[in-house]
Order: sequence, then C-alpha cells, then structure tokens
Amino acid sequence: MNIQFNNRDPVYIQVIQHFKLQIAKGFLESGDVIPSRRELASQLKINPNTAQRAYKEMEEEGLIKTEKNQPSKVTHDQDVLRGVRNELIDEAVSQFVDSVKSINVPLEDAMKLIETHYKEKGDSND
Amino acid sequence: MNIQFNNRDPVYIQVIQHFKLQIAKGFLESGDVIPSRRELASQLKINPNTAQRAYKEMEEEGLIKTEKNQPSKVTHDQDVLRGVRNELIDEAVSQFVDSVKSINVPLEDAMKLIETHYKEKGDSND
DNA sequence: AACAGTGTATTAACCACTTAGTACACCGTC
DNA sequence: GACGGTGTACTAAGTGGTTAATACACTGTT
Repeated sequence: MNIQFNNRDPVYIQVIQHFKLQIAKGFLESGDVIPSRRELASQLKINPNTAQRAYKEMEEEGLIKTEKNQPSKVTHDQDVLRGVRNELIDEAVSQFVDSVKSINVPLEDAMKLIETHYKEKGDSND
Repeated sequence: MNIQFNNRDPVYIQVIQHFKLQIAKGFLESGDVIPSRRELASQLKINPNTAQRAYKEMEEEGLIKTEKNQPSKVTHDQDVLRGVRNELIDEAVSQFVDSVKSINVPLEDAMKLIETHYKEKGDSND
C-alpha cells in the first residue's frame, strides 16, 4: 500500500481514486477487506479523518460496506464493481475527445498519437 | 468573450486555459490585442486582480507581450504559439494513455472507444 | 472490568485562492 | 494640464475546502 500523492488534488480524492484503480484492475475484489481508517492513515502518513472522509464517500458510492466494527469490505455488488471500471474508462475517453475536439484535432491524428504514445511507454504495474 | 467557469480549478488558471484554447484553435493569432485587465475583469465578472494574475502568468510563459501602456498582445513568436497547441495535445494524449494503461485497457479497445465517442458528439465551436 | 481495536462525529485550525481597497507611474487625448 | 485609460504592486480581509485534534460509542478479547 503506497500512493504517490500530488499536491494538486485533495488527498481524500486521491485515496478514493487509488481504491477505484485497484478495483478496476481487479486487485481488489468483492468481499476483500481493506485497512481500518487508522491503519490506512498510518500507512499513508495522512490524518485519520482524511482516511475517514475517503471511506465515507466510498461507502456512499456503494463501493465498500462497513458493518458494526468490522473492517470495511469491498461491496459484493458486481455491477458496482464493473461500473467503476467503466466509469474510469468513459471519463478518460470523454475527457480526451473533448480536449482534442476543442482544438480541432482530426480523429486520424488523435488516433495516431495515441497509438504511438501507447506503445512507447512501458507497462504500468504496481 | 465568455468563460464557463467550473468551481474546481482556480479562476486565473481557467482564464489562462481559455486563452490557450483560443490560440490553439487559431482564433487568437500573433499580434492580436487582448482586453485590458480591467476590461476582462468586467466582462467575466471577476476581480481585476484575478485577471492580472492570469495575464502575469501568460506574460511569464511568453504567451503575451505587454509594452508601456499599450494593450497586451499575443506574442509574435510563432514557435511559442505552435507550442501551445502541441502542449495541449500532448497533455491530452499522455493523460489518456496513462489512465487507460493504468487499468489495463488494450490499445485496440481504447482506439475503438475514441473513434465511437469522437463521431458521436457534435463539433465544439464557440 | 480493563483494554485495544473498530467506526463515527464535532470542532478548530490551516491554507490557497479570491476579492477588496489603494496606490503609483505612464501615456494619449481633449 | 486635467482626465481617463493603461499596466503594475502591495496589503488586508474574506471564503471554502481540506486537514488536524479530540472525543464518543461500540465490540471482542483478555
């Protein structure tokens, strides 16, 4: 567990993003337990409340489920989990297309750039 | 002149982004004059200091040139202007490829999604 | 019962950004 | 020269979101 924080976005947002990536990659699956608020905070060297805020939002989004004082677990709702992946992808696609269209880059050029750039860089694994 | 502000990013950043888009699209060309700080602030209903901050950064980036008490003008340096466009494109491409690779979306899938999405939405003009 | 661990809630402090209020120097025009 | 416009600079206050500090309630274990 380690997150490369940028100092542009709020930490709790980046924490959420981290878990979404883990889910989208399949590293976190239905029912998996995740660290307690305090433990996560300790690992990431952030404030427990920041961890709490991230967890709270994930709870509200249905990503995780917390009962009694059991450790929080990834939801069993497979649709939600698939949704995470799809949303990340849709978001990336929309943003890219919007950017590229806003400055009138032809589709062909955009495609070529992506192809080149995709092959250039090494795989991103954890 | 009108900008659709979001309340996520600082206003002065969005102002800069706006001018970069205008340049990238060719709507703003070398030597074109841009509104005075006070006029821009008035039009966009923002504080003159916020406008000033945006202009100051654009000046430091070499995007605009200000002399004496003439209205600021877009730089005559064609390389800089081309650079703006290229940077916007590179940024979009990098971000997209990073996102998509981080969750292991195959190149083919990514390309297909972009193609579809690109054709779906109408052109974005001002 | 004491303890250590959980989640949760509340309040205060912090911080970047924005805004406000002035002020100064410069230049064209009337 | 007065005036209105420009750019620029500085300080102070306000604002909203983020983070920090602390406390509380609950539960399983010893």
